Amino acid sequence: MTTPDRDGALADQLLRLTHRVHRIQKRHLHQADLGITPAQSRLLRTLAHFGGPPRMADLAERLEVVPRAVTTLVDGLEASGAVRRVPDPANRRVIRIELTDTGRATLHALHDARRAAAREILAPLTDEQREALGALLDTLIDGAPLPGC
Amino acid sequence: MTTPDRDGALADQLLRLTHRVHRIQKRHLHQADLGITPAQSRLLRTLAHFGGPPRMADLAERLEVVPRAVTTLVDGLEASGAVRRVPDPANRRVIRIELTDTGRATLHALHDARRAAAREILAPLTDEQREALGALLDTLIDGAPLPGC
DNA sequence: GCTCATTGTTACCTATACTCACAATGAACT
DNA sequence: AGTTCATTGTGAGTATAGGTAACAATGAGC
Repeated sequence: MTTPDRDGALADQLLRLTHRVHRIQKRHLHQADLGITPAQSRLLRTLAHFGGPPRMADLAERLEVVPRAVTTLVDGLEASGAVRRVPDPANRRVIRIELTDTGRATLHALHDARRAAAREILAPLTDEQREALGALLDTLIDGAPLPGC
Repeated sequence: MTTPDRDGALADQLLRLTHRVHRIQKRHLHQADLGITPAQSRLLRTLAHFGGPPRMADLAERLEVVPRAVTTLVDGLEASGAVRRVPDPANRRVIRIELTDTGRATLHALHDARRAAAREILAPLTDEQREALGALLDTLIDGAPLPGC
């Protein structure tokens, strides 16, 4: 074959990049000193992308984790005052998660930290390469099969 | 600005992809049923890329983790019979990690699992896009500042 | 000799996410 | 009505990953 195991090599690179991204994000979050963990940061970002306050189950689906994991994350964020658990009057089983004003401020600070991390990770790339990477990542993420399938 | 916070958006995508890659790899490794965790798999792959048997410290540097983390991973792999701790006669402080025959067989099986995971992750991309992604990842990984700096 | 750096490890802690079991609630059906 | 089943979130426990701090053994420089 002309390209021996191209996909396998890509997997290698992806796994390595995965580790690096995780490390760098963790360090930047720690330096930001907001008392927010990487997973909590992810939940906050996801929260901001919903129109109204989502249910726990909605967050679990969007984050591609099991609902139980969301409970823990919300516990931490609620303790920090970044989010609020609001019971849904229409269905007493569901709890909706609302961003507080504190949470919005935190989100803003996180935004800066995330951009700093991005600059560090993407340092070796030119502007054009970043555009190309962004397009590829769009395709990768949006084109992926839904979590439930 | 024409592209408002392109790097921040890229960070979002990267973090999301990171999570997905981690999930998919974990599932494929579990299905392969080799008794190997994702981090152990990463160590085995790294091991195969060294010329001779590396020291624990070499592995820690290459894996971008603290030496203590390598100890745990090698413990697990040694229990599975995939690697062997070999004392270095030239320096009685160092321990070199050797791949056993069992380990080589495991590595081969892992290779298949990794390729299956890659196919799943990369499904939305065409061949050309995969080539482009591979090139970008090369630049990203090789061009990154060394861990020690 | 003495001092200091290197090497791996023991002990402990945190973060993430998983399974399983369960209580509360709602929905569907008899 | 009631009975059964699905949904929703959570308590309890586990596994994985990685981190810090202290330490014993060893080597290197003086």
